[in-house]
Amino acid sequence: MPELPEVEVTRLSFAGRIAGASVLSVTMGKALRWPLGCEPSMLKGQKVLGVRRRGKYLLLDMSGGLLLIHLGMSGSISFGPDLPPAGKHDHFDMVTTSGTLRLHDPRRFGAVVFAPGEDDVSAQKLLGRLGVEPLSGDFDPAAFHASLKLKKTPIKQVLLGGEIVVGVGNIYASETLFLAGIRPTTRANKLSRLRSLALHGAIQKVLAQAVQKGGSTLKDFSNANGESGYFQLEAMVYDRAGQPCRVCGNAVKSLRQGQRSTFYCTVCQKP
DNA sequence: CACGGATCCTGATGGC
DNA sequence: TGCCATCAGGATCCGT
Repeated sequence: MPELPEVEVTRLSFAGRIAGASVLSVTMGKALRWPLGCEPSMLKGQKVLGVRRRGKYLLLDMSGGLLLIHLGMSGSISFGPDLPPAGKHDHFDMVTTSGTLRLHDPRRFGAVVFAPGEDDVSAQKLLGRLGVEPLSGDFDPAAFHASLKLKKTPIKQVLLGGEIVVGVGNIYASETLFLAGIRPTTRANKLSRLRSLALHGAIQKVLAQAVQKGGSTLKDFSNANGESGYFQLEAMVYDRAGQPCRVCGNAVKSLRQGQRSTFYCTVCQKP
């Protein structure tokens, strides 16, 4: 479920409650994507100073370093004083004086990594190449256009790559391109200043809106309730192959780009 | 060095 | 407790 909005909403849901807590113990389940990078006992006694987000990473500032958490494809966080016993897919439990922080991740593409500091190589290996934060003041239209000029890859894959702008995942890539009227196959360097400006605005708008709505993920809603409600309101093209475009009525098309599904409207989105 | 593809892992789903 | 193929919201690494 986690693209930038879901990660941000996750962060907001526990950052205030965990801040100031001290770690009592840490338990690891099955291996995640990467090793923790230290003995779990090393976290013991450390204080959680705060929780930030960078791209799709949660960054826990600890008194003795930085704890990076990534939710991968299927990860989710829970935090509270009375969590049930760890289940089959709970792979990281950090018990603190304020409650237990738990990573649940059936597919184990997620990760928890401890680094002595943010500038340390182990942290920079994950954070070092990340692009600009789309909801920050650093996301500048002119700079965005200049970055796109250097990439001849299809724009959809450039968005997913995260080297220019972070946080846009597979769902929001299709959605933002629809809103901007840009065909996902269009080469990034072919986008005019005006069209990259439209994309810049679409990214800000879609992501901000999703955060505001509580990161209710499109997919979850479609799963939980079949056809009803939020999903229909929210998704313009994602997962709607063959269904009529909500703007023009033409059938939504799908294609594969880099092993990922892309959805678009041939009428509303120009090459 | 920029790009495309393979790859990690488990679960859900649909066709047969 | 049917089996098998396909697909799923991410991101790194490895060829070419």
